Amino acid sequence: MTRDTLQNWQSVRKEVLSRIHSRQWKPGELIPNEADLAQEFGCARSTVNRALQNLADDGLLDRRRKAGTRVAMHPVRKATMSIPVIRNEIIARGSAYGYDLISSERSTPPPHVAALMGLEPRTDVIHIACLHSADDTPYVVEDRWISSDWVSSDDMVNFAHLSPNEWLVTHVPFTAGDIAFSAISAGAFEAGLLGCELGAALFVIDRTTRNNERTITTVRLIFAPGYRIDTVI
Amino acid sequence: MTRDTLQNWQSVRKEVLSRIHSRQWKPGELIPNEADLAQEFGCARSTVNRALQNLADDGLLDRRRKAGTRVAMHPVRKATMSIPVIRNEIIARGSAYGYDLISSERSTPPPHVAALMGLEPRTDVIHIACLHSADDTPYVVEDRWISSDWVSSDDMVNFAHLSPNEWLVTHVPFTAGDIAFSAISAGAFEAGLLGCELGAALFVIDRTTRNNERTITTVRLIFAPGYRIDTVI
DNA sequence: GAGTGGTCTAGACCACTGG
DNA sequence: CAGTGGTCTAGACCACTCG
Repeated sequence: MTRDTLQNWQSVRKEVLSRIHSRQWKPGELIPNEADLAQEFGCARSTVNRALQNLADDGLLDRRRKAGTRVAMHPVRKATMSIPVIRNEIIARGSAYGYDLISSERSTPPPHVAALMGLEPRTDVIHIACLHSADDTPYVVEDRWISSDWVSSDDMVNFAHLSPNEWLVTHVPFTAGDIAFSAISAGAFEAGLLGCELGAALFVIDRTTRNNERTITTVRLIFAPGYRIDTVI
Repeated sequence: MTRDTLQNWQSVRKEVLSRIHSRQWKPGELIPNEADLAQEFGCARSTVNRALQNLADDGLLDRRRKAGTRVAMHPVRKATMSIPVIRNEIIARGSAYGYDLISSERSTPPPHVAALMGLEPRTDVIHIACLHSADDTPYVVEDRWISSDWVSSDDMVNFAHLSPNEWLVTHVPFTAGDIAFSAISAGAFEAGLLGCELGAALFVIDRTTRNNERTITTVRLIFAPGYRIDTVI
């Protein structure tokens, strides 16, 4: 029998993927060019192009003009995780969402925060601490600094009932950001708010977001013990 | 003056992005359809399509047939991080890489590992513990279980000088996997190997990889105190 | 210089789904 | 049902880069 024609880019992708997994095309090996594959599969070159580009995006192929397409040596798989609004994350778990404002003030940030935000010394910013809970159990502490440029005094009032997390997402657009994951031991501040023991291991996310090079906000999210992020590769 | 024509999908993407960031198109708002945008930008519809699909992939647009394209309410930004071989991660930091095999045996895994790997009870698997170090300082403990199907007895010998992390990447192709990030307190095992205090907060990565539904390996990476993952959104 | 991937175009048909 | 995005095609030109 002759090969069925592959008529869409997903099926071309699947076929190429299976040749990689079966080691018919081994890591580092040059695969046929787009025109040849198009002829073999009985489709247009652009269809093959779409499939191969998709696989290259996923890190399974290395492509270069003139050099051709090769199977990646070390399939650099990338884990991608979405960054949801905390309220939605809690609701998605099937829990009731709760929010408490701990403190809210305008003040001069400590040096490491000022540096992180690229502020000149002695610039006032807004500092907010709050607690998100799931079914009345502490879930995560939000410790946030916001540049004054992006929030009016009126907005400050809102934070009594609406978390800055949520307010910022819907009111201030951002263009870029850094994010870091780490682990810390609970100090008195965290232990008190999260209701855990001093020294407990806590998962932490630090995030800084900017709008065209100007820092909007930097936040540290300190999760209750046992928190984990799950994703797929 | 009249608008310049936007001739490639990247410039269309940029223009659309700037309209989102400038709030000319607000979250939740319906934007013009592809045909209209193509006319406005002076390019083919497929060029607009490519740009909008790319933005939708990044979570900035929601697109549905017939319903049209809307600016995403909560720009679900995704953090993507590549998963390097540990040796390369350490070398990339400019440190000298060191490797020590702690233990290597064939045994019946504890129930939670068997469940994770989808094994029947009492199936023997390979269990390996080893330590990766940077400039002779402990960096991460690798605690790994490997299904016997994928590794011969000869291979076992290799692990004295080559980490299973590295060996697997280059010898066993995988098709899918789960990954999880969390924080734990150092127990005696971890504290001893990493040279840290009992109870120290440690960053942990759990990863399970499969080849066509069959589990290859599951590993827990326990990093020395202070470790953090940095990435960009 | 020449071979490869990257992209654009115009036109077409289809799949999905809202009203 | 009709409007929208999803995709395919054939052909074309270009950008890059290896040899």
